[in-house]
Amino acid sequence: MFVNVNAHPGSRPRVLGELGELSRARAILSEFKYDKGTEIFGETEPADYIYQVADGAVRSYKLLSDGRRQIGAFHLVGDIFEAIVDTTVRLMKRRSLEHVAESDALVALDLLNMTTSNLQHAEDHMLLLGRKTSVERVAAFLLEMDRRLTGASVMVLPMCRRDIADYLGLTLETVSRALSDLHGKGILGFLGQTQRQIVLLDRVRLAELDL
Amino acid sequence: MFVNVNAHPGSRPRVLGELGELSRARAILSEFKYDKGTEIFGETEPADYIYQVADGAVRSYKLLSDGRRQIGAFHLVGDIFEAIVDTTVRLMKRRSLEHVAESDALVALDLLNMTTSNLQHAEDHMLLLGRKTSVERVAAFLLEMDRRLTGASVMVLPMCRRDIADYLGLTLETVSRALSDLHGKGILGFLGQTQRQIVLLDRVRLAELDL
DNA sequence: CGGGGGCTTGAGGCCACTCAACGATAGTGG
DNA sequence: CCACTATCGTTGAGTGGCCTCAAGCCCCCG
Repeated sequence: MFVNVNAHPGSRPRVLGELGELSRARAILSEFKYDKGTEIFGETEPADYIYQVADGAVRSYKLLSDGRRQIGAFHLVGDIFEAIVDTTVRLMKRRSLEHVAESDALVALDLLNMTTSNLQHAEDHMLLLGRKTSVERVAAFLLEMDRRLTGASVMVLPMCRRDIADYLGLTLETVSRALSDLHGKGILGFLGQTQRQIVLLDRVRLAELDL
Repeated sequence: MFVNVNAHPGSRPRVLGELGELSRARAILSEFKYDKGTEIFGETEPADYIYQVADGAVRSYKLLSDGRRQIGAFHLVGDIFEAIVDTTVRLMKRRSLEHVAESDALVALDLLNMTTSNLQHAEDHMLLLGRKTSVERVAAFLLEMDRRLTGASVMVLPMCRRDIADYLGLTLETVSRALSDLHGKGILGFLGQTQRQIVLLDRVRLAELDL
């Protein structure tokens, strides 16, 4: 579902996104499975591989020296690449993909389209982080997840409140309060008490919060 | 100095960055000059051209419906492309560049590298927007500008406080206070009263604020 | 049943925002 | 050359939204 690429701290191309069929056919090497919470690689490691998540979900993030964390995407790049639920990835040698890209413009365009849509997402996310209120952020998050979890009527979030908070630039308490707020307004419902399962009762009003 | 590309609201590739010599040689068409504050294009326009800033500086931003603004970069993409000082750009047909990229992998790699470094920047900026305090943001901003303005001893900022604020996800008052704060601590000095001209007196302590 | 992790909820505090006044600068036209 | 004005920037006072700290609930798993 997600793709990711790593790189040396100072090295050049980093990508992530959905690989086109073309690229996939040529360069996939093998599959690996990582358990929930496994760190796939950190920024300091050699990082010679490109990962494509075949199953599961990943997050990637940056850290400040005092521990503050910002998740850039629930699929992302260059930072740290970590499984948040049991996850299977396909991977291939970075160099080999680059080599292919040098000779094949279509593969290169594939990579370009990947980074391009990631950049697109990053821009939207910067707007969210820089200018939206807590409820607006949570609403945008729910809509994004709803879009990507292929809309079963019940949304089962793969990540915990802390992850959501670090994605949205909030604290987990504020995320929780915002969800309660939306719940109280009848915009969403919870299933069970664990509250990882969320039902969007009123997508219209939710979308109105996403400016 | 900067490059930018636009696109239809929902269309795919958007890029920006420094074009390699190779691409430049083939696809540049002509130069245009835009006065300060000119909107080069908005997100809704057809957008058939790729721009490269030859001289001057640009900003690009996104807006919320109520007017809140987030500047994604002081060179950037897909959003709105606007001159903040008198600016000269080179431009070329978008389609023609894409066409070249289809047949020439090196051009495509050029584009890939451009978007890749933009994505890099966006990730760092998300960390700033999500997790840094006002003084940390301003410190990071000054260091970034210092790096890019090819370090004359006096830094002349091309953008106003409001632009800085919208870049850093703050208000202009908070930016001003943070600058005064750094001034009071002897980390930076002002030239003249206009205070667009800034002298970094103590880069070491400034860098300590950039975690 | 005890313990721990994830989540919610409450009380209080702080940082950045809002609103407002003022100073400085640059551009304009008399 | 000097008002006049608009824009930009600084500074202050007060507010508010989100964070911090803390308690308590629910559920899973031993």
